[in-house]
Amino acid sequence: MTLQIDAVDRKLLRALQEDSRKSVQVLGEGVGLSASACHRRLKALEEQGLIEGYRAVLNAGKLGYSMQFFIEVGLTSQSETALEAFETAVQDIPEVLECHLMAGQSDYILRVVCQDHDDFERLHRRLSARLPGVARIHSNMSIRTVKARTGLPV
Amino acid sequence: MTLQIDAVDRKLLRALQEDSRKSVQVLGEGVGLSASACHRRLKALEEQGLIEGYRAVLNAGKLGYSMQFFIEVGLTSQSETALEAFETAVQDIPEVLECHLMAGQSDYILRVVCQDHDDFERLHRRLSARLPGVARIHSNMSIRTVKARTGLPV
DNA sequence: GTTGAAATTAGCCACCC
DNA sequence: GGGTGGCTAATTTCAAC
Repeated sequence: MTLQIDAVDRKLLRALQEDSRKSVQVLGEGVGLSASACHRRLKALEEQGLIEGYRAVLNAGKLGYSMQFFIEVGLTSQSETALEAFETAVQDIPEVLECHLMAGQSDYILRVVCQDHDDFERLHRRLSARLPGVARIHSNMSIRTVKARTGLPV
Repeated sequence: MTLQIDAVDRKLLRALQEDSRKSVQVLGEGVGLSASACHRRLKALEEQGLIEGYRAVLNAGKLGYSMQFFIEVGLTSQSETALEAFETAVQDIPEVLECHLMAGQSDYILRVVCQDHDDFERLHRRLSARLPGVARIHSNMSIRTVKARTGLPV
């Protein structure tokens, strides 16, 4: 998996992370390439898997998701089966946007969004009572999002 | 800000979160709408600000970002100026993808990505030594990403 | 809300240097 | 690796329903 990305590719990736609706024409102008040359670059980046997909970014607040939490979860057992059971269960909870297996004291960190307090209580109950092998839960509420990059540093 | 979103809009938003490159034609077919009617819906969703933008999602691993951390930061002071100074400084660090002001014991939680150990050490030094008013830092490394939704539950 | 058509733009491909 | 040109398909706007 030796990927050779040059400065032009990086510029294209940066531009597409900001706005994937730019046409190959204007993308090409931004890097000093013709539309077709730029098109070939993009296809290559897609085929190499560097570009995983193109997604619409929605406004969480306007969709009613006003609360965000980082939830630390500790399991009663760190056995293979315990981890698998927890991970499978977590996939089915739509409010859980991210789940990471962690090094250190907490087994998992979850990033979740909620519409309101009731929503969070339901989620909290579901995590602590209905998920397999959960020993402890510690919820940290985000008061305000200071920074939220949508993409990676390229 | 009373937004009226019906079931058709939700379906469109769901589809666009998965793949924003679908044509208005196929999007319309998915919800039982003509292309032009579907197009009007999309424009309305954009103008309402429900759709913030369209972005390319890149593969972190293939770009060399193999490490991910959640870093808890405590400040020496929680004064207005201390928070502002920290938040301004954090904006300039590209590896910091997210920064949240938190309720509870930690003042901030940062989600950061790194290419390697050196990269992380540099970042750690920069956070603890060069950022204003930092009292303590606790880094939690993600061993594996179990779940990573790109969008919101719509 | 729909259809259909027109004008514009973008994506794509074969062929060239 | 690069560019030109042309065909096809998509977007976008519009009139009329």
